[in-house]
Amino acid sequence: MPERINRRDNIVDVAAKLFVQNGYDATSVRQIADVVGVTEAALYYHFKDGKRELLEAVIECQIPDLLNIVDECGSAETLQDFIVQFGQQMMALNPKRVEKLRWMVTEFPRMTAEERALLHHKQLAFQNRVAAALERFISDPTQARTTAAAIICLMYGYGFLFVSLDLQSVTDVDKNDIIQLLAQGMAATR
Amino acid sequence: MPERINRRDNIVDVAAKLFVQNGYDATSVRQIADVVGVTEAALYYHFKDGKRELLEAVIECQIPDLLNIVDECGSAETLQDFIVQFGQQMMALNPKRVEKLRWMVTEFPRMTAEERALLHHKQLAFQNRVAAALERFISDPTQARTTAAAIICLMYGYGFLFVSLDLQSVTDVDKNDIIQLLAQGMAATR
DNA sequence: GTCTATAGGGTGATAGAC
DNA sequence: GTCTATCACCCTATAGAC
Repeated sequence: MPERINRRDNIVDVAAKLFVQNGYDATSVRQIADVVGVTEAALYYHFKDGKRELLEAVIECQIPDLLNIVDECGSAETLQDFIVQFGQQMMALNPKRVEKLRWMVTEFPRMTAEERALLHHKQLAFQNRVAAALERFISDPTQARTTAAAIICLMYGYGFLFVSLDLQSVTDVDKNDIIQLLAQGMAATR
Repeated sequence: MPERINRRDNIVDVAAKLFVQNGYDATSVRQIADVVGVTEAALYYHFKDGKRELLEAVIECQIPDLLNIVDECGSAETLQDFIVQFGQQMMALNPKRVEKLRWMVTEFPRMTAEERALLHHKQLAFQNRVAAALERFISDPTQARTTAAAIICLMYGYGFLFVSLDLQSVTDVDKNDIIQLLAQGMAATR
């Protein structure tokens, strides 16, 4: 195996950055090659199926993995505490992560069935992990799953509306207040 | 004024459909002209500034107006009832509406400052209307605003995750359960 | 592995006739 | 208002030399 396996990863990294920043259609193979510092022909050597294969590679490495966020909330001793910690972790997500999520939404219609399945699988795993963590506080598994879904929806909705659409720059609603409200509410239905 | 003011609207309608379906970059002026049934030159007569002006027109008419949803919940007599009704209205939104929202997220980075301001203005108006409706049940205005933001985030998050990303096809979490849970929780913090 | 060169086609946009 | 004709440019992709 060649010493420069890095070149392929290098290309994917650059492509990912440009795809997320400008969109798949607005990014040309030429542009990617220029940033990488090679010619288009070299790029087609690494990705025989061209731009589409490049997109596949980017999609696979761009699907966000949030599982570790759940683990960071292990110290919580009450449901309310857990939701506050979890919510703060989610809302403190690296802006890059939010960008990735936004991009997954924009490119979803272009994905193949397998790519969609991969995305669904990762998202379900995340949801299940959150539900499992909630079972420390919520005995009914179905209710734990519903609660997990509700929390995740709220967090993602906040990300899309307030971060991706930058609503946070024009409203005075405090994100910590939203988390507190949710935590109190979910804890109160127990 | 000419009898065919319709032609301009006609073009915007077609452009909107294609932009939402395939994205701005993946839609060519030629394609729009073909569907409308005119030539590109005719199109440039109506939109002197070309494709970008077309996008402006589409953005303006595509920003969703959800204000009437709030009015439909006037019969609710408790906070819990209101949230259930509101949530069901939101989740029953025409799939076309969800598509529009998805599209706004995808094209946001391409928007000018004025276009973003227009979007923010409409979204804030919606949020304020919901908060105002909530003041029937929540006396503290700040808490009403926070509650409104939380509900809206959850609904939008559901739309993006479960509808736009089609997570609803692979999970058994019931959307009515989510609404019920939220309604109980928000009502319990009173 | 990377290059040069080029094919073949789509793109946004405009000039000028009707 | 709408057309035909045309422009200059950019795109994806490939062949073949090094």
